[in-house]
Amino acid sequence: MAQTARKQPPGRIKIMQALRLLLEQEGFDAITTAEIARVAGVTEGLIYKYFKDKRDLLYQVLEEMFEGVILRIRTRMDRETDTFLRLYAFIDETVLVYATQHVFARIILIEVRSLPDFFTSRAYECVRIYSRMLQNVLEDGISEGLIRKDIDVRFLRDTLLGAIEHTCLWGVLFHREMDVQGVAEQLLRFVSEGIRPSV
Amino acid sequence: MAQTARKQPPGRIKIMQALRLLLEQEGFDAITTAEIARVAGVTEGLIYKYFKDKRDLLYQVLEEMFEGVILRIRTRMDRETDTFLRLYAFIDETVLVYATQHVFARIILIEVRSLPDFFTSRAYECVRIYSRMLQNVLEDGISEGLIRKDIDVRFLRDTLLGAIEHTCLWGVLFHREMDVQGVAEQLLRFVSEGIRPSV
Amino acid sequence: MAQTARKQPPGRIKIMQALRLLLEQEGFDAITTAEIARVAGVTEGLIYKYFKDKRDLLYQVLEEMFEGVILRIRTRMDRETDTFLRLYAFIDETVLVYATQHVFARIILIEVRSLPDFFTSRAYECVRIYSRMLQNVLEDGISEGLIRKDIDVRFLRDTLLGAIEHTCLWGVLFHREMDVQGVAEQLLRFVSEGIRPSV
Amino acid sequence: MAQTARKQPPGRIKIMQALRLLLEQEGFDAITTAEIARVAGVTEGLIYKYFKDKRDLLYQVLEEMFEGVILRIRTRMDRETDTFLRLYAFIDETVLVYATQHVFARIILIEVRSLPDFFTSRAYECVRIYSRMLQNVLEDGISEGLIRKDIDVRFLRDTLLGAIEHTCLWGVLFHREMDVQGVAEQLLRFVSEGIRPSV
DNA sequence: GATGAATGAGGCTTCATTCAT
DNA sequence: TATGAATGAAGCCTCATTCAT
Repeated sequence: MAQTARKQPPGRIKIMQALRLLLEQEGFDAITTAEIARVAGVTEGLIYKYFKDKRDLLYQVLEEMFEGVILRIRTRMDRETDTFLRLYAFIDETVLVYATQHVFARIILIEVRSLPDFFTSRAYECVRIYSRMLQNVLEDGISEGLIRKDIDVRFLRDTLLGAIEHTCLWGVLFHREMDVQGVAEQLLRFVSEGIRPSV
Repeated sequence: MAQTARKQPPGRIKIMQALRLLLEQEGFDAITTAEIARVAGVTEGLIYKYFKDKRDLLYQVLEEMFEGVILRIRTRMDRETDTFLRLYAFIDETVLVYATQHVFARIILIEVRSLPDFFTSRAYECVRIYSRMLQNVLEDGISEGLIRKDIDVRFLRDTLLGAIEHTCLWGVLFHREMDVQGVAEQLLRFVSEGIRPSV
Repeated sequence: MAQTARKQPPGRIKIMQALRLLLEQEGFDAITTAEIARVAGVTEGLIYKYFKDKRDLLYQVLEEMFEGVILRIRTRMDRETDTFLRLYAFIDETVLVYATQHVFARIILIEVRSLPDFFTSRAYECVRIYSRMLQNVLEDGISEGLIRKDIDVRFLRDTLLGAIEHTCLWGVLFHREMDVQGVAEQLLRFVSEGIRPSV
Repeated sequence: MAQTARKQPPGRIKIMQALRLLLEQEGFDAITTAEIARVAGVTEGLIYKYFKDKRDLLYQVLEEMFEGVILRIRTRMDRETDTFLRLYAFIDETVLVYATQHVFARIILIEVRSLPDFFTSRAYECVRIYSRMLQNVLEDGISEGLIRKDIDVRFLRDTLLGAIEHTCLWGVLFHREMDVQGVAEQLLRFVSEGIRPSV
């Protein structure tokens, strides 16, 4: 993540900005390299100086976005000490991100799923870091006795992530407004009532 | 709807069948006219004898599918007289269609949304007919006093359609199996408890 | 080989002729698809209607040439009954081909050697047929007692082919004139004196 | 030849070394300037500080190699005083060079032949010097009465060079091992028996 | 002496579409 | 009713080369 800070050539920055901009208007497939170059104000060839191919560019844009998302979530979680509040923070901030950053949401929830090399890209590392953050909270909850021990923590994590994504997908697909707080609270309640150890 | 009955030239039929077949394997964008012609066993040129362009072909295939769907739902509803059972029939049959006819579901829920001229196509007429069927039931419910009057019936209709689609979208996107009856019952309960006039 | 006779679309023919023409002036790598299309008087796209890619086009041109070459050699050989004369005919005609058909010679002796998929192409089949013709003569010679039995016939065949190619390569590379009869006689003498069974 | 001694900037040296290295693995056409710069550990731009273009770089690398070759041959010849032994030394050392220095051999025997400006490059000067060395020996032989006077010395020289190259080309093209001494002796015998004045 | 950013022409290939027969 | 030939615009990508700093 440190390399984001390094100084980058202007052309590279302009290209990534151009793609980000275009992704707000069309799907990745519909965007051409010529369009990217035109919007960036550079030549098409320059794209291939900085990126292996068009998909690599997408992954790097995605990675940059994801780093921001992770930072946001982490910052938000660090303000809480109580494990359940930290869990809520994770969910709420994630939903907020999906609700406000449509481009990011659409890419991560839809576009990359059909790109086979995504799972070997550096952007996918972010997915793993992100998912690890949730797992850590859940493990804390288990060791504190707040969450029942008889469920595999990774199953719990994946179910939770699935529920969040599921709930947000609709808004993402059709640009619907989402009641962020409502969704987050509902999710937490559902989850917490289902996973607390039975007294 | 009438033209389904009309006798159709064999080439036209083969082309539509070919597209239907291919849609089971790939998204519409990924299918080429060459592929369609090859699978249909005709030449590419013939496609343009019967269809304005590639999208027009999709719309006609979709229309045909949709006519079948509407027929199914109508038949099912006609077996019930009680308004709430008719409503349930509508929901249940729709979910069943989404669960079993993946191609139809994917096209109607996802693919056509990005095609600008869809909403002026004849296939879109089917959407309106379908949506009108639901509206009719709801209006019946209102006039029978089963459904509260203080909600706009079109708002009700759209919310309901949205809820159904929302619930099915996930399974469609990632080829997950769906618990049809469970989903339908849940939906009806949610809906009915939320919309019945307060006693 | 029969398919050469089938009627072919004019565009296809023009494209193959264009490549043949261009190969007389430049190496295959230096020839662009745009050039081919321009010379053929068709659009670039048409090339890919008839050929998988640029290399496939080369292989088909080569195949056609090779079929002519094989026919020539076969015809010439069929005029002789004596095995040694048939061997001489093979060598002499091959040298003659290399000496007169520069394009064919350069492709087969040089260009295709660096193309990895050549050996799985149909053009390579011609190489095998051609090489089989020589092997047959040699086997006849062995069974007639004219050629010693203690040398593996395939080794003999490959050595002989290597000698021919070796001897012709120079002329091919630098467009030198070749003393066809001299070369062929020299080769046959060398070969026959080395391979006749010692009395 | 003097510039070999001159002190050269490190970047220039690294670039030439890089190309030499890469030529061991691929043909000149297949090598990109980006590759050269990467292997040299410099930027692409620097190449154009020291070399007019990519071909100029090749010629300078070739020139340097050729100077080494000429030096080797000259040193070897200077050890002999007898004209025929000097001639043998020239042939033997040349064959040895072709057999051991594949890169040099491939460039000089094949690659440069298709580059039109080679014959006006300084590298071509080396060819002339090298060829002059042979001519000198032959002239010595003639004036000593060892070689018949009735053949034009330049024709003799070119035939001889052609024979050597011809004999080595095969090994160079297909990376075959060469029996250096055998080849050299054979060549000398063939030549000497053909060119000695008839007694 | 060297870098780093950027260019631009051109490469091969794909694909929906048209039209004469 | 159907074919078969051909188009042309556009797609992604490569590479030698230039120039300000």
